[in-house]
Amino acid sequence: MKNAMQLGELEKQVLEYLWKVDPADAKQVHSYFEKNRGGSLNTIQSTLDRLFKKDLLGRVKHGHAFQYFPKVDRHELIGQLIKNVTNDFMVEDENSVIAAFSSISSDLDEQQLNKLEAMIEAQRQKLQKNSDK
Amino acid sequence: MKNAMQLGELEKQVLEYLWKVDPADAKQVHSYFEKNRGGSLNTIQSTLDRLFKKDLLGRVKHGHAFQYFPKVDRHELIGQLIKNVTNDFMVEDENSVIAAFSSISSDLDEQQLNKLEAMIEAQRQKLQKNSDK
DNA sequence: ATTAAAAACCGATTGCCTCTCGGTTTTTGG
DNA sequence: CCAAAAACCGAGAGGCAATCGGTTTTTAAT
Repeated sequence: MKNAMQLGELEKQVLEYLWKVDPADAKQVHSYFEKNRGGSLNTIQSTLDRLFKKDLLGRVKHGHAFQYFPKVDRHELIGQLIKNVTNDFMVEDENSVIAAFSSISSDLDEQQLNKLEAMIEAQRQKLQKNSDK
Repeated sequence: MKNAMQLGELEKQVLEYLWKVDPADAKQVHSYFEKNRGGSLNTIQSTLDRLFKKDLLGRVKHGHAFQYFPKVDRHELIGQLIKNVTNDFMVEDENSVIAAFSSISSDLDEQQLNKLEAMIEAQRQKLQKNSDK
């Protein structure tokens, strides 16, 4: 997965689709998008190709066509994108990601805070386990 | 601050500069960037203007020139950028902050987890206070 | 008020990227 | 070997940042 990579609207939608329907070939993807947004098969193919070149999709030939499948899961990708945007604003001795959470935190309600705390605890457990070995 | 806004390289650097030197006019900004990266005063001016139109900078006339100053702080901006990238990949029943966290949690160490927890606690206090009145 | 200088503003160009799709080449199964 | 299917190539349109020359507006000094 490349650094500082942009994703167009169609690319995002195709990724979403492939996270649900995995794997799929160009024809399948096209027929899915055709009804709602139109566009030719070729458009879908070059979009798949762009995602493939960005290393977000893999593909294997299967019969006539390539089967495309995601090479990253949703959270991985989100994480990478977050790092891309935050890294540009990193300065010495500051963890911008953590800092950024503080600006987002004001949107969170009690339930979300609980959830976040549970995840923190889970991550602690993981760290604990790793230090054991 | 607009949604889904892109920031060019120079724009980011100008923002960084203005977070340090606040306020500054185009000439100042230009003389700062001139030694390292070159570029004309006009380039700086249109960059400042772009940031102004994006509502990331404010400005007031002061003598000859506009004084530009940040309208958002670093954390706010980073938070907004994170929301922008995560919102595109939201699914039903998932909160973008939670998704963001789960995607980067594996990079966090004990200390950072502590910081996050403190931040959560602070947010709880705030919620508590608001429900009092 | 006049005017020269300074800055803002305008508009054009370049470069990069996504989206789009027609046309050509390659691959594949019968 | 051949027809069909898919991949591949290339070009055009549209959007946005960066760049900068040239014109208009603003400002301060006389």
